[in-house]
Amino acid sequence: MAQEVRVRFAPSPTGYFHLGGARTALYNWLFARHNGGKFILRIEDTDRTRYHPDAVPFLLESLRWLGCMWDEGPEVGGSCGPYYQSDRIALYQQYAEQLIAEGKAYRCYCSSERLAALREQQHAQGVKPGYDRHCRHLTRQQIADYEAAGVAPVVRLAIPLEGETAFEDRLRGRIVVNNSELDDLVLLKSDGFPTYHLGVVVDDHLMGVTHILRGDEWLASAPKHQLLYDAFGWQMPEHVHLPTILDPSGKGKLSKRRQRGPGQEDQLTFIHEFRQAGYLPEAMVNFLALVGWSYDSETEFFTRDKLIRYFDLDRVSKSPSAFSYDKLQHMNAVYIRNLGDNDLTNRLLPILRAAGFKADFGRVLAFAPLIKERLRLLGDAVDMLRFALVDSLEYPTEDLVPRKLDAATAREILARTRTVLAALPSFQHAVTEAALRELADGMGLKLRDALGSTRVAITGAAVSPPLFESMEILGRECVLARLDEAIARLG
RNA sequence: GCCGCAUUCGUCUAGCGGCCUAGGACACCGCCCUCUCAAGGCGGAGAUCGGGGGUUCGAAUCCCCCAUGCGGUACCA
Repeated sequence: MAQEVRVRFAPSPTGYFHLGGARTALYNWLFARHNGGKFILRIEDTDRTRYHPDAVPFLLESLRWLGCMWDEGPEVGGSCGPYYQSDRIALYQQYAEQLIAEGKAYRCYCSSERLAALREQQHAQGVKPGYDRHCRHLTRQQIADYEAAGVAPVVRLAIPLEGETAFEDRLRGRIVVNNSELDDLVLLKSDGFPTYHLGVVVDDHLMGVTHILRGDEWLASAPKHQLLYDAFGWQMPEHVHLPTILDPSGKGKLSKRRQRGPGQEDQLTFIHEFRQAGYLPEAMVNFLALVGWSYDSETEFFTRDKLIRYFDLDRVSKSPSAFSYDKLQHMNAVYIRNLGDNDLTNRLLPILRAAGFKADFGRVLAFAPLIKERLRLLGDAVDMLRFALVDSLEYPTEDLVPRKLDAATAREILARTRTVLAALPSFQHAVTEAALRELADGMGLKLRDALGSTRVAITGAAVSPPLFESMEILGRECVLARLDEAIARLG
C-alpha cells in the first residue's frame, strides 16, 4: 500500500493571515483530504525580530473559519510535535552539528558589517553578489582566535563548488541550476535559531511530509533544499510551487499591506477582514480554490465535498493569476441567495447587532427573503435593513419630493395614501398593493411615481426592499406613523 | 546585473496537433420583466492565442530566439 500522504502548512507568524497564505493552506488541506492523508500545521517562528503576537491566534481562527482543520499542530497536538519551531531549537542545533562534524557545514564568524560591505563592493563592481566563503577553510588557530574573541558564529552549508543541482517540481518539471549560482547559505543564525532553510528541511523530514505545496517565491531556494536533503542523506518530498496571486489589475503582486490608490476602493487582503465584511466562508473557499486551479471549462461552483473529490495537482495552473474582487463578490452573492432563510438570519444577526441594532430573530427572518437576492455581502444588510430595525428614520425632507413632482403633490399623495391604508381591512401586501395601485390610477400617476414619496417616508430611502412586503412586516401602526411624520414634515 | 519561472478576451480560465471562424465565467453595454434596487431572461461587444522564426499536410497546442511580467539573489520567511 502506498505511503500515507502528509502535507503541511507552515506559516511564519509575522503578520495577519492573508489571501496568499489561505490559498496555500486550502490547497494543502484539499490535497490531504483528497488523498485521505494528514494536514499538518506548523508555526515557523524562527525570526524573533519579525514575530507578531497576534499572528497565530488570527491564523488559527481564520483556518477554522475556512473549515481547514489541521490533523496535527497547535492545540491539537500530534506525534511529531512540538509544532512551533521555537520549541525545537535543540533539534536544529543537533543537526547542524552533525553536518559540521561531517564537514558538510562550517562555522562562519563574519560580522554582518563585513557581509554588508562585501555586498556593497560586489554591487559596485557589478559582480554576482554572494558570500565569499571567507570562513569555509579557516585554520584551527583562526577559529580559536574568533572563539576567544567571543564572536558568535553562524553555521553555513558548504555548497559544492562545481557541478549542478536538479530537482523535480510537480508542475514545472525538472529544474536545474549550476552550483556556482548557489551561496553557502546560513543554516543556523548567531542567536542559535535556525533559518527557514534548515528548519523547513529538518521538520519536513522529521514530520514525514510527503508533498510540499508552497508559494512559488520558494522555487529559487528549492535547489538549496535539495542539497540539504542530500547532505543529510534524506529523500526530498515532492515539490509543488503554486503560482503567485496578483492584484486585480493583473499587473502587480497582491500586496499583503493595504494598497490604496486615489479613487480606488479598499482592497481586503487579510482573511479576518473578509469575514468582517460579510463574505461567507464557503464562498471564500470556493473562490480561493479557483485562484490557480480549475476543474473544467465551465464548472465554477463546488461544494466542499466536490472540491475535495475533484482537487488534482495536475490541474493547478503554472501562471500567476489576478485576484478578482468582483468575481468573489458575485460568488458570495450567489452563495447568500442559496442560503435558507433561517441560516441567513443567523449569520446576519451578529453583524446587525455589531452595527448597533437591537435586531431580533423574527423580524430579520421576515425580511430575509426580501433582501436575500439584493445582498452581495452580509454587511450590506446593515444599510438595507436599517429602516426595519430603527425607531425613527433619518432622511432629508426634500427626499420626500421626487424629481418630477412638487412638494404639494407629494404631500397630497402621502395624505391620500395614509387615508387608503388606514381604511384597509387587511395589511397583507397583496391588499395594500391593490389599494395603492387603484389610488395611483385615480390620480393619473404611474405606480412607480406614486410610490416614490411613500417609499422614502416608510424606508427613509429611494431604494429599498419591496415596499408592500416591507410594510406588511412593519405593520400598519408603524407605517401610518411614518406617513404622518412625513406629511408633517411637508406641511 | 545574474539566476529561475511565467505569457489565451479588461480579469479568472477551457484548450494538452485537426472537434477553435478559440468555449465558459466576472465585469461592461442593450432589450425584456418590474413599486425602487436587485434577481432573472434574451442579446451584444470583447483574444489575429506577447512578438519573431522554425517542425508539420495542419500549431493556441511541439522546438528555438526575443520582449515583457513576476520571483530569487538576507544571520526574512
